[in-house]
Amino acid sequence: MARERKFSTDELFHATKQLLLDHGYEGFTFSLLADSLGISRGALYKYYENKDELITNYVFYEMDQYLLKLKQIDLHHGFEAQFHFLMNLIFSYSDIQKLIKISQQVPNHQEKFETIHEDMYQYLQAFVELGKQEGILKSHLPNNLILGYIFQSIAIPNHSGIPHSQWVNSIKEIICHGLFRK
Amino acid sequence: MARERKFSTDELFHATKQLLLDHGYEGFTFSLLADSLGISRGALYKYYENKDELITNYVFYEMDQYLLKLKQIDLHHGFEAQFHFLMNLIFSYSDIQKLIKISQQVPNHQEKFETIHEDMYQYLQAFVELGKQEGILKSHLPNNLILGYIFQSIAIPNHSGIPHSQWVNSIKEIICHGLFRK
DNA sequence: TACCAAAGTGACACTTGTGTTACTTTCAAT
DNA sequence: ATTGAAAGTAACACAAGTGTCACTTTGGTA
Repeated sequence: MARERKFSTDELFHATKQLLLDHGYEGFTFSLLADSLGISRGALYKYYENKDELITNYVFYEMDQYLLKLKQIDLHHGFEAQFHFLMNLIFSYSDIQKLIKISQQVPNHQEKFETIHEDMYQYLQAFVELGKQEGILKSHLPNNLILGYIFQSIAIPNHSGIPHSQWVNSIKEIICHGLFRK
Repeated sequence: MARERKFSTDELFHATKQLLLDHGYEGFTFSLLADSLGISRGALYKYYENKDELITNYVFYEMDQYLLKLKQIDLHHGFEAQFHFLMNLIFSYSDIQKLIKISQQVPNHQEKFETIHEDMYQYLQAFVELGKQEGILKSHLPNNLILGYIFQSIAIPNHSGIPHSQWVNSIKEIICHGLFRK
């Protein structure tokens, strides 16, 4: 081989994540990233042609990890159990949703990202169908609306500082049974 | 006076809106805006010190307009009527929510924006309280969660191209009564 | 231990955005 | 018609990001 690398891919991705979340797509630069890793900017070009390629690679990696976690939904039996697993997963990895939003600003890569997103939704069709078959989910609602609705719930701003577990439980309740009394 | 202006404030704000929605905060530049208005970049500095001041001014203007619309909620009597008015308003002016998100990236103006946002939520407290008093809304849910939940619903992505009215009606139903059958 | 390929550096030329300023243009009031 | 104040322009100096390349450093291998 040759000399040892000053930074691992893990460190690179971790710094990329922080900078993307803090500065957004346009605010993310190789200068910031190099500083954050304690290397020179030029070194980054040894591994990625430009920031778009890096971001694409990184977010694909994150989504792969996420998809792996998601597939553990099959370890749970019955819709109710799967639903609670999914909700906990979404709230545990809320950063991923933000990163996906940010990565959608990368030019000329919309197609790939849409594909992945569709894949994720595709994978969860079985989950929704199970809910409908078990007579738990309202069968006249479009599957993609149901999934979009569930995933969007992570983005509700908790300005009042309500404790996490109470917050999640309230949201679960509203998703299942609505804001209105019976 | 002096010579006639080449562009009205309305035109300026309209172009600002389009560019903000298309390019986001970091991607919005005076160069783009000047081109879009057919004037020189320097002219813009006659009216605003920099893009942050312009964006702040513009978004305040939009939020004022929005708040005026919002206050028409009092023309409707009973919670049910007010709820449907609010939902229709939110879905008619969905751009505003996006603009508010974008404007939150303006540095050193977080305080003001948070203030306005809180004002809006403050104004709608009466609406939520009415729903609770009428026994329609679940009284144990925090008011801010209810409002955040309602406003967030605009952001659910309609990738499948479901017709607008059907989309809105489905979301209303879920918000009120949840995804689950009774 | 000498080599060499990978890792890393830093400077260069380029592009784009910023804020300022001296200048020109326009038009309404005198 | 003159004029002056507001509107607009264009060029300047500056800052920050980009991509490249010749160069140096490093460490395992022959």
